Order: sequence, then C-alpha cells, then structure tokens
Amino acid sequence: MELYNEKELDRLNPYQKEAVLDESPACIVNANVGSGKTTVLISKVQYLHHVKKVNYEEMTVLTFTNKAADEIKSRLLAAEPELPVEKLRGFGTFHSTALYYLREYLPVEKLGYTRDFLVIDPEEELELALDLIRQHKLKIKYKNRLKKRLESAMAVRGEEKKVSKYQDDIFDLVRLLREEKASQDKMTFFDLLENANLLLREEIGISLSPKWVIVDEVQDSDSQQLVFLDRLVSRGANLFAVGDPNQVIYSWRGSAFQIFYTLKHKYRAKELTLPINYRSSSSILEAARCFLQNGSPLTGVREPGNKIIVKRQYDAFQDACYLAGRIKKLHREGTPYGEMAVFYRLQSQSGMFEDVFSREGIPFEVSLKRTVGDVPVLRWCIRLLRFSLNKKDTPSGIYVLASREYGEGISEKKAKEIVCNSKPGASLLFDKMCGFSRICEELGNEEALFSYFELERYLNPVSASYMEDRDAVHRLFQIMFDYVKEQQENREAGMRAFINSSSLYGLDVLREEISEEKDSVKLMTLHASKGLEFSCVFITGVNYGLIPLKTRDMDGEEEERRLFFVGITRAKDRLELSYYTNPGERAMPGESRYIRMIPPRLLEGEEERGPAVSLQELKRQVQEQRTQVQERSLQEQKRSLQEQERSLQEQKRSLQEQKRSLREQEPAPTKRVRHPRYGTGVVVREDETMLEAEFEGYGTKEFIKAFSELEYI
DNA sequence: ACAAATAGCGTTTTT
DNA sequence: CGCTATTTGT
Repeated sequence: MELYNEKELDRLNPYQKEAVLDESPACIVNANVGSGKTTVLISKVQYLHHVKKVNYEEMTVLTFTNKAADEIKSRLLAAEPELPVEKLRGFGTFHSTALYYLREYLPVEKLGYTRDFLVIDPEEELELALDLIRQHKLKIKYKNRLKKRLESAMAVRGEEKKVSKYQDDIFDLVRLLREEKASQDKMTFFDLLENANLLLREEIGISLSPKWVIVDEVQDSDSQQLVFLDRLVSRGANLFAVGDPNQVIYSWRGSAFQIFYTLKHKYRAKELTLPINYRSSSSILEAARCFLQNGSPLTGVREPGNKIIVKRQYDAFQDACYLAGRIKKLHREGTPYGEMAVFYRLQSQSGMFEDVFSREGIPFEVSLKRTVGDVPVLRWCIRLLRFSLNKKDTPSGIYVLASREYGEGISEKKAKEIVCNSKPGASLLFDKMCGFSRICEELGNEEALFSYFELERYLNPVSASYMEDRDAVHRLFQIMFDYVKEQQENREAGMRAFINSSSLYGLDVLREEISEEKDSVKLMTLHASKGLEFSCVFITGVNYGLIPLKTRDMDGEEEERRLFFVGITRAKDRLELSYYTNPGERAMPGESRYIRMIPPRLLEGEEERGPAVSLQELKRQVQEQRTQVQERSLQEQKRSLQEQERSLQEQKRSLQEQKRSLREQEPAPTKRVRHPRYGTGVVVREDETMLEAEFEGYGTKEFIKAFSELEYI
C-alpha cells in the first residue's frame, strides 16, 4: 500500500520515522515524555502490515493497562475501519494476551487445568489459602500479612531451597495452593503469566510464534513480564519496545530497574531516541527538565506560553477554595472543565477538593477504580455464575449458599456439606446451579436467567438495597448477554469468557452515573495522571513531606522526583503549583524544594494574593509564617554549617581572589516597588517573607510580602 | 497470662 | 524514626 508510505510517514518527524523504518531484529525506543510514543507504535504496526506484509495475527502488542490497549486498537480501527477486530486478538495487556495464549494455544492440561479455567481475583486466592491452612493445619507465621508473604514465596523460583526464613510451612502452602487452584480450574493474574511462561518454555510443537512483539511503556515491566517477552523473542519474534526511563514510578510494585540497559544487552537491541516534546509550552518543559535524571535530550517545539504559577495557601481548604475560583475563571475564559486537572500525592487528599468543588458547583470526577468485587451483590452473582459454570469451584458454591445478605443464608457448615457431598434436594439454589449447564443454551434472554435462579427471592427482597441490587444484577446480566452474543462460541463458553474478561478488565456496570458529566475537572493522584494530558494542571500540596513524600531511601527519593516530573509534564498550557503554610502532621510547612528547583524566571511573581481572610486568620497565618521562618532559618543554619565545613579549604584558597572580585563587583541592582498609599519606594532589605522599603516622605516601612499590596516595578 | 522482643511498615496501584 | 501486630520467652 504505497499510500501508507506517503501519507503516514510524512507526518512523522525524522526521529519517529527512523524508529518506524528500523530493520533491527530488536529495537528499543527511548521515548521522551510527550514525544509521540503511541503514534510511533501504531505507525510501526501499520508499516509492518502494509509495507512489510506482516499479518496482524502475527503481531503481539503488549501494554500494561487496558486503557492503553484500547487506545491502540481503536486508533488502528479508526485508520482502517474494514479491519476485523478478531485479527487484533494478540493486542492487549500482558495478562489478557497470556489468557488468550493459554486458552487457544498452550497445553494447560499439563499443569492440571482444563481449557475452561476461570480467572479469579487475589482476594479469592487468599480465602483459598486460609482454607488450606485450616484443612492441613499448616503453621504459618504473620498470617495478617499472608498476602504479601505468599507473593514473595511464589516469586521464589529455585526448586531446591524451600525453607522459610520463619521456619514455617509457607512453601508447602504455596505448593498446596497451586495444586488446589489447578484442581478447581482457577488462575489468578499472577498464574496467567506464570503458567504461560512455564508452557512457552517447552519446545513442543505449539503453533504459536508471533513474528513481532511490540511493547508499550516497557519501563514498567516486572520480572514476570520480562520472562514472557523473552519466551516470545526466543521463539523467533522481533522485538520493538517503547518506553521512558524518566517515567519509572512503579518500581515499588516490582518494575525492573535499568530495563533499557538490560534489554539492550540481552538482545543487542538498537537504541533510538524520540527527543521532541509536542505537548507542553516551553516554560513548562524547561521546568520539567530540572527533574530529569540523566541529561535526556528533551526538546520542545512550542512557544514559552504562560508562566508557572506558585501559590502559597494556608492549608488544603484554602487551596481548594482558591482553585474553585480559579477553575471557574478559566472556564469562563474558555477552557473546558475537562481540560483541567488537580493532582495530589495521596488518595486521602481528594476529599477536601470533592467537598469544596461540590459546594461550588464545579463538575468533577475522581479517578477511582471500582470492580465487580466492590459491589457485594455483583460479587455474589459472579460467584453464583462461576459455580454454575464450574462445579469444581466448591468455595464459590459455599459462598453463594452461606452468604449473609443473599442466597439461602444457611450456615457455612451446612453449605459445605451440601456442596462437597453434592446433596440434591437440600437446597433449591444449589440444585439450580448444578442444573445450569443443561438449560443454559435454552435461556432466551437475561430475564430468563434472572427468573431461572429465582433471584427475586434470593436477592433478599426485604433489604434496603433490594431495588438497587436488582437493577445492578439486571445490568450485569444484560452486559453479559450482549457480550456472549458478540462471541461466536456457545452460550456457556461465552459466559466463561465474560467472567474472565470481567476479572481482567473490570465492568462498566456502575460507570453510567459517573460518566454522565463528561466535561468535568479530573481529580487524581500523581500516579494516576501518567499517560494523560490536560491544558491546565494544578498540583496541590507541593510541601516537603508530601511532594516529595518522606521516603526511606535514596531510590524512593529518586522515584518521587520522577513522579513530580510525570505530574508537571501532563500540562500543555498552564501549570499551577501550590503549597500550604499549615499542612497536616505529615508534611512540613512551606514550599517543597522541588519548587525551589524551578528557575525563578519561569515563575509568575507571587504578588497575587489568595482569597480574603479574616483578621484572626491573618494573625494565625503571620504566626505560622514566623515559626516557618524560624524553622527554615534553623535548617538553613544547619545546611550552611555543613557547607562551610566542606568548602573551608576552597575558601581559603580563593580568599584573595574573592576579595579582588568583590571590589570589582557591581552593587546589587536597586529594586523598586509601588504601594497604593506610599507611592514608589526603594527596597532596602528583603528575604523570603519580609520586605523593607524606603518611601519618599514616609520613611522606611516593613511589609509581610504575602499580604502587602506591593508591586515590583 | 503477661512482658519482652521482633518484624515490618509508612504512600503510590495495575492485572 | 516510631508505631503496631505478632511472636517468643518466662
């Protein structure tokens, strides 16, 4: 398709073009923030298909989030509407791709599974583990941290050394758990990748050998995902990976450090760079550059734009009030609400902004994920379906019968007896679940499914949430039937696929109410902001102790810096930072040193004042500032003392030179200020909070910077 | 049964 | 560092 060459490639800059056209069997692209990473990735896929004649089915495109996968797929489909979606089955998250391989290509029977296995969430695995501990009377220490202990124990790969450092039975538990999951035909997220890795290692004739593996955000890979990549590359796939080492903010959950270096050496990959940022104004970009670790060649193409605004606020409440006004003003001036976002460090900080914004009538959306598991009735329903589709899943059967809110409401002991001994006639609901396979294909619609299980009875009609629950279940069933209809498989297989995908992708059952107001200000943590962009970004609470968060070690500190970098580079046109003079216990009063790292010439002067405050408030703020100044000068004294010690020798050496240059030095430029009452004056003395100026006819006056009506001229 | 010793957080979150 | 939950020792 020659058309592709001319039209698409010419839209790319030379760096992007080089990446798309690169012929190396392994190529890793160091994509700077906002440099068109996804564009290159999509272009690469299209180039491989149209020019290199690689089928879409022969490509595996791996992302970390469903959102990223959806974006890539929808952009490909938008460019080529006649492209059948089935051809993009290998395009998805690592986990969904592993699931696809396990179901379609890999011999899961070797691990004791059937092809009909279902995906479970981590909580269910924990229940299973606790059950096994009880059953086998295992000795497990620190049971309150069982989840974490299991995670680390499962990550131990070596077959030999299986002695717990606490001398308990944790490794026996891991083994039993693995066997139990296989016999119940269940896999966790972890198992999906782990089992795929296990089965891909064997050289047996698997008709699975993608020609290309393309990875997005490769800097986020953990060791399991790297093994998955390695299996595919070992089977002869070419590798094209895109990522940014400056955006590593998830190393605490296991993303491998120095991944670029590792990949480059392991696969002798060619390294390319995308240096040009198209997103942010050059002022914002210049500030961002202060937070880059290595001298990455991050260049911009945009005009300087607005200066960065730094606001001092009394506390989070004051900031929320100020932001409400500021957001309204920007909205009046033409910025849509949807182009504005407020970022904070901790989830717990969102509440204040939610309260104030609702009161002020500003439409907003808090980014919080909800899954089916968070809604009790849906959790119950999914487990009802799971047992109906998989009789080996006895824990789900017991859960359904013994639930307090829904179902038969019988005791767990009784439920266990019924389910484990498969006693017919003891429970109507149990019999219904057992008989589900027989009638499954006959059910006409979701209504029929609802009445088959007699859910109007089992959903507890006397409960306060009955109406809500019933609607939620109806919606769940409807989404499921729509999903099954789209699949070409039979009803039962379709429902299995639905359960798995609802575990992997979550469900939109409850999304409707939230997304009603599309044009809304987004509130989120700095972490959640990754991958997004907004015209206007507010980062709140840029105090030391919060941004950066007080961390244990140096690595943590570096990650905090990258996190702030990610935050400020989300902004296209406006960046506004704020800090509190009276933060909670956690943070220190006063600006974070991250603010001081930004060159002052990029900042808008701080002459603007916050909203009017009462006299009492003012007094409190002044006092606050005094203590703040005291603390700061104390810190500064300490710091300068250390510096003095360090530079003592140097000072001695250059003393004479200093003296000479001192004589030559120009006197400090006279700063002039204007006051509404005293007129124009000359600044005599100035520090961070105070300013002393001499006015003709009035003499010397002292001001607190934040509250004086002074104007620099 | 009680006291002393010890381990492991703290925040961020996707699948 | 300082707190809590849990284990260990008496």
